[in-house]
Formats: sequence, structure tokens, C-alpha cells
Amino acid sequence: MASNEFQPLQGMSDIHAPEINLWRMIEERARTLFSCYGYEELRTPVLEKLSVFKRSIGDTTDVVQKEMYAFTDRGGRELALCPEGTAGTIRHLAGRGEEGLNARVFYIAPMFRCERPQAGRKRQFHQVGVEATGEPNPLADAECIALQQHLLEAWGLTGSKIQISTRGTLSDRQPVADGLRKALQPHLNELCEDCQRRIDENVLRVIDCKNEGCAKIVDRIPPAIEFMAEESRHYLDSVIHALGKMGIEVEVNPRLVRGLDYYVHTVWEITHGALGAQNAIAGGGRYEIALGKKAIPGVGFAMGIERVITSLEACGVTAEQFTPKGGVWLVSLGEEALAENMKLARELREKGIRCGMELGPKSMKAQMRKANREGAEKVIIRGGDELAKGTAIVKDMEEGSQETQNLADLEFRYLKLGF
RNA sequence: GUGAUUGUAGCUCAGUUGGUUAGAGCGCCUGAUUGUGGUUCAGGAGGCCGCGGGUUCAAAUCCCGUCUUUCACCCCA
Repeated sequence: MASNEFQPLQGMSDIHAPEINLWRMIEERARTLFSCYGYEELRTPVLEKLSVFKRSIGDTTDVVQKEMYAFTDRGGRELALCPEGTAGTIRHLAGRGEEGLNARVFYIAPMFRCERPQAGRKRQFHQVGVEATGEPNPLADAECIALQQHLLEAWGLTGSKIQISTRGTLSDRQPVADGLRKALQPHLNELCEDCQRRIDENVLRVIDCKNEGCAKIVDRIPPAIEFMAEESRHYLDSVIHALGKMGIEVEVNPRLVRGLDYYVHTVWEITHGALGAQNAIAGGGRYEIALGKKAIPGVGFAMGIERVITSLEACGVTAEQFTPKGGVWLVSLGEEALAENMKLARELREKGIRCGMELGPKSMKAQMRKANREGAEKVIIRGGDELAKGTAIVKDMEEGSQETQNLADLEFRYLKLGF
């Protein structure tokens, strides 16, 4: 730690024990649940053509313009490390023709964004996400949110909040932008510096500005949804209605803005109070991604694993709870016992019993200490006497009691141990 | 990219106005009669004081640079 010779790059970290056990729990439960909802796993390369992200996330978004690890490779190709999962997933599905237009896939993968690190923001971070393609249907959106909510439950996460809104259709965009600009115009010089710039570049960003002054003005003007077509508003209502049927509560937040270009209709965000300024553990929405002549419609979400972990820890869910422990520890006295225990260890492990032993000549005291540290439930001790008699001492570490047993007895080895 | 902030044993941290061999707690190792853990006691190992340069008789301590940590802006998961 002292020297940064051994440190990973800025904003990146090695994930190791004990935290890794929490990661494994998160991934395992996600895979199980996704399977219940009929999703198949998809693993796309972390490196893609730059154009894959430009065309789907949007050429002018911050993610593409200033956050990507983009570079030219030796062959002069423009490439980028994936900053999110949807673009690559849709690139893959588009290549599958008809099949890709009605698919359900999930991914658990590292993402890369070259930003200044901060609470809940790493340069390499990890997302678990899903994408379901198919004709726009509010029920698909509702099911997607339900799945996400289900997943949080499976992880043991409480205290999160779902906020939902709509971006309307592609044809709603111009009227919304015009409407908002017009409504904001009279207050132009009351807005913060950033918003004065944003009003032309990206009006929607004014809507979710954190500046108090801006927020007050935004509260006074009509919400973006007012400028949308009737059917767009109806779409959102249908989603909320379907969620209500499933007993899922969401908060409609007209000020919720999702930045990526591909979103249409329903957008949502899940936040958690344990997080810092970056308080969203997940985001999702319906999208339409144009690839060539085709536009692929779909709905999906992405959750930041690091942020989920921060939230879980606040809920009292810790890595320690998922750290493997228990099992058997073999204590060997003498070289011959060591060799015999290697054989026994193999047999136990074949039965799926967690089993460990010291491989070097250590004192019995040291071996017992280690057994205790490793959290072994039973210790099997063998030395010269036991080898000669074909027995072993089996000690229960919790009770402290021990007895000599006949090793030749298979029942003793695999059943009486109680594992 | 902007503005703050951090860096001393495996971990958490002390280290006075620059001044001999840089400390503590936890952890680790070894013992406390021959082959028995958790408690206790005794002993021990372990430090490019982030890195590079400068000031000084003397730098962990002051100055500059650099990397890194943490946090906020921005953006997003």
C-alpha cells in the first residue's frame, strides 16, 4: 500500500476477500432471478468500435464526448471500452435478425468511464443489467421495473426508492424542447450559469439542475410531460397502473431526466439514501436504437454493483455473512501423517466437504490455531499412534470434545461428521 | 476537466517549535515441560514515513513537482 507501484490505476480497484464474497452473492442471486424471468446471459466484448457507442448513446452526450476510454489501435481503428451495456447488447441483438427483435438478455460486466473518481464513482465499475427487445408495450416496462425491484429484494436491500417519468416519443422531443425553452425564457437571467448554457444545448438538463434557484423556477413552469402527445402521457399511466396491480409503488418525478439519447417513453431511477452525491443505484428505461434502417425497440435497466454494495452495507448486509467457513481441518503430526492427510483431504473434498490443512511441518499448537482461525467445525488429528492403529481423533471445535474413531469406517468419514 | 483533501508496519492510527536507533493498538510468529484452538502472560518479526527534486549541519516533519486516496462540481449506475 505504501508504494503505488502495486496500486491499480486511478479509480480502479482490485476486488478481493472478504468483499468478493458479497459480489458473488449479488451475481449468483441475480443469475438465478433472471433465469426465473426468462433472461439468458450475454457476454459482449469490453472493447467495441467507437461508432457502436456514438450512434446509440448519442454523439453529443457527456458519456461519449468526455467520459469514454476511446483510442485508436495499431490498425488505425477507432475503439472504446464500453461505458455502459446497452449499446453493445443491441449491437449483438441487431446481428441476430428477427431473433434479436424479441429477446431477453442480461449481463454482468465491467464498464469504463474516465471521470474523476468520487463516492459511488469508479473508472472501472460494474453493472448488472437486462435488455428486453420487442414492440413498445407498457407491460414490458412494468415487468422490467418489477424484476428490478424483485432483485433488490433478493439481495436484501431495503430503503430504496423508485422514481419514474417519461421522455415521450421521438416526435415529442422538439415540442418539449420548444415548450420548455419558451417557458424558461422569461426567467433566463435568474438561472445559474450552467443552465443558461444548457437552455440551448440540452434544455432537459435545466429541469434536473440541483441549484436551488433553478429548481424554484422549474417548479413554476409546466412539466415536460405537458408538451407531449396525449398517447405518450397515456403510456406512462399504463405503466404505473400495471405496477400498481403488482403492488409496486413508484414515485412520479417529472424532474427526472435520463441523459442518454436512446431513451423514449418510460424512464426510471432507483435511489438510495446511503449513497453520496451519486445517489442512483440503478437507472432504466425504454429505448429505441436505430441501427441502419432498423430501429430496435427495447426496455432495460442497469444497476451499479459498487453502489448496490454501499447500500447493502447500510442495510447491515455484509461480506462476512457470505464468507465461506466451517468444514474440517486436518492436523498432521509427522511427515507420514501429512501424506496420509493429503489423501484424506482429497476424499473429503470429493464429497464436497470444505477441508483444509497445513502443508508444512508446523507444531500442533500452530495447526490448531489455524483451524480455529479458519472457523473449522471439526478437526481431524492424526499422528504416529493413529496411523499405526488406523484411527483418527475427531475434535468438535465448538464443544471442545473429542473422540477416537476408526478411520476405515466410511460412514464415519462422510456421514457421522455431520456435513 | 474544475475545486478541495489524503498518503507513516498486514490493518487502524500517534509522531510535539525540523534534532540521536520512527511508536501504539489490533493482527502475525514463537514460547509458558514431551501431541490440542479460542482467554491470559512473556518474547519476537515486520517500516524506500507514496515517489522525485530542493532548503538545511540535520527532514516523516519546511518548499516545489508528481502519483495516489477521499469528497464535491459536472455527468451517470
